Parts: sequence; C-alpha cells; structure tokens
Amino acid sequence: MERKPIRLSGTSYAVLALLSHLGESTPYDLKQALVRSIENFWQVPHTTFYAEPARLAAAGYLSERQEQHGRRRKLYALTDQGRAALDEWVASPVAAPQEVRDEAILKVFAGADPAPLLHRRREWHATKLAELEGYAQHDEWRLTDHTGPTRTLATGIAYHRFSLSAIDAYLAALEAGDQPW
Amino acid sequence: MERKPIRLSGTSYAVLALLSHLGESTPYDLKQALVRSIENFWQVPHTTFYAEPARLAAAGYLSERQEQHGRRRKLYALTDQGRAALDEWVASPVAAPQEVRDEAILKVFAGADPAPLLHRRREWHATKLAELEGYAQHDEWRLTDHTGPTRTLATGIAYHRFSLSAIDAYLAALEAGDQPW
DNA sequence: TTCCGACCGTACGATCCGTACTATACGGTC
DNA sequence: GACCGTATAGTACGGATCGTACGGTCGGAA
Repeated sequence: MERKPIRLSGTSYAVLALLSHLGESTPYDLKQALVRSIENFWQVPHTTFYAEPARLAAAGYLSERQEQHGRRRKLYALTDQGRAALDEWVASPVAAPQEVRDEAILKVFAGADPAPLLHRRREWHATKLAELEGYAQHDEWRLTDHTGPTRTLATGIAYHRFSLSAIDAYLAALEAGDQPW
Repeated sequence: MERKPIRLSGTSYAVLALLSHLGESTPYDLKQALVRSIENFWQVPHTTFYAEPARLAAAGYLSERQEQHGRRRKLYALTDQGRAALDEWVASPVAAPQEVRDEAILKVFAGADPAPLLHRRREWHATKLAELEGYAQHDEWRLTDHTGPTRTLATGIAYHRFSLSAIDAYLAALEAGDQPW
C-alpha cells in the first residue's frame, strides 16, 4: 500500500480532511473548497496545493484515477490508509501554536507610521469579511450545523469582524490624540 | 557595492531593522532581540535566521567583520545600501495581508473536539504572556517610549491577553451548554 | 581537570514558494 | 464556423525555507 514514506504537513491533513468531506475530487475542487473554509487559518499557495494530492497518492494515502472524457482530470479519494492517518491526527489533542505573520507590524517595528498601514488593512478585512459572508449565505455548508467546515467559516467571519473593530478602536484613539501604545 | 542580487523577504527586513536598532551585532544577538520583540508576528526558524546576515552581506546590504578574539564570531552592520533598502521599504504603506496559521483550527475543521485543543492553547498563551511581560519589565526597551520594538512588544502582550480572554469566553459558553458556533 | 549546561552555530536533504507559462472549455459574436 | 475573451485547470523551475540532527566553544562547579 504505502510506497514511499513522506512527512505529512498541515497541508497534507487539509487535503485529507477536504477529501473526507467532499468525497472523490479533483485538485481544483479541493482548492475551491479550501478557499471557502480553512484557507483563512491555513494558507497554501496554489502550486503547493496542486502538488499535494499526487504526493499523497504516491505514498498510498489517496487513490488516483483519471476522467475518461473532457480534460481527463485526475480524481483523488481517501484510501483506508489515508482515512486512518487523518483519524489518528484528529484524535490527538496536540497542535502547533498559533502563528501570526504580519508584515504591517514588522514595518511598524522598523519604524513605520501605523496609521496608513491600518487604513489599508481595514479595507482588506472588510473585503474578506464580505467574501466570507457571501460563502456563508450561498454554500451548501450552512452556519447552523456544527461540522468542521461550518465552524471554520464562522470562525473566519468572527476573526475579520473582530479585526475591523480593533482597528477602528485604534484609529479612533489615534485621531483623538491618544497614542494607544 | 552590490555583488549578487537577491530577493529581500520579510525576514531580510527584520534583520535590517534589528541592525538599525542595535548597531553592529552577531547573528546570535539579532536572534535574541528578535525573540524579545517581533518574533510574535514574524517567526523565523533559527537555521533560516542564522543564514540571513551572510546572504545579505553577500549582496552588499551588510558589512561583515570577524571578532579578533574568543569565538571569532562574525559581526554585521548596515551598509548605506542596506539602510537605503530598509528606509524605502518602511516608507511604502503596502504590506502583505495578515496571515494566521492555526493547526488547532485545522483540526477542528477536520472534525476534532475544540475543548481539549483550547485548554492546551490557553496554557500556551498564558506562558507566552508571562514571558513577554518579563521582557517588558527587564529590557532596555521600555513600554513607555514609542519606538518600533516597544510598540511591537506591547502589541504582542495585547495579543496574548486578548487570546486568553477569547478562549475563556468560548470555554465558559461551552460549559454553560451553549454551542458558540 | 573534567564534566556539564548554556551558548553559538552549520550540514543537509526535503519541502515550499513565487513567477511565469501552458492549455482546455465555453459562451458570445462577427 | 472562425475568432476571441474569460474562467477553468493546471505545470515547470530554480531559489528560499524548513526541520532534524549534529558540532564546536565557553565558563563554572565538582
């Protein structure tokens, strides 16, 4: 079954989890689902993401077959080995600490004025929030169930809402003449 | 001056900014300062970080000289080219969006129970908060000035405090029988 | 004087990433 | 029915990055 041992990264488990939810899918389908759910908390560049199913299949975690018509895209599905690896990972309560990577804070660290960076950041959060709220309205995954994808999308919406309010509070303090910190 | 063109990453600018604050330093000094300030919002594995000053020096952004005694460590300092690159980057108000990478949320996405993950996460934030509050008390960088490193440290403290309170609120809701989302 | 732990760093192969490019399907339109 | 624009659906490639493991160096205590 397993042919070539590989290290499983968070991205690997993201693919396994998506396949568990969606059933047999193409890499493109998986990428779409990623963007609508967990991408907020686990970013993957598309070149990395497209390579992952093939890598997992080569190690025995996924089955691979090809469409017989049209683009002859590859279709992937969990094998028993893949499902077992996913279940084992999910069952363990250990997780790497949260990482926040923020180039704007890095610029402030280097001496930049926070205000213009915050204004741009505010726009970005507003755009993302609208995008996620759109997914929440239209997707088959509804905010009323308690599945993983739904919780994740709701967490993303909460994250952008909170960021907006925190930025607004900071900017208001700045304009009132305070120096928040 | 410039010998071999390289791409400057966030990590590159972190090194330049640290050197701008500290003056001539060894990679180890820089790493220590990183941990006490911006590492909360820009993580760099030590193997990557140690390699960066040499890479920047080879491209002309840093000067390099060696201690004459003891461990004969290498000492790096900004060149004019390095300072110019840093200033230009700081002056531009564009920054990549904030990225949050959270393996715990990824596990919840895959179906894990949030509660045990949150308890562990709570411990981690509490530990980090204590560590940062220690830096704030003892460092030469004081929370009363408004330099970049100080703001960054204060932001890190605020981040961990907020995370703790958010986790506590979520756990309290869970224990009260609610399903927050 | 030798041992230990903190300090300080490098080697190396696997993985990941950004940029650029390719190619296919599909609807409209001239 | 050939053309064209847009969305779809990827691949190629070289440099950057990463985790694991290992290697030396220094001061102090035993």
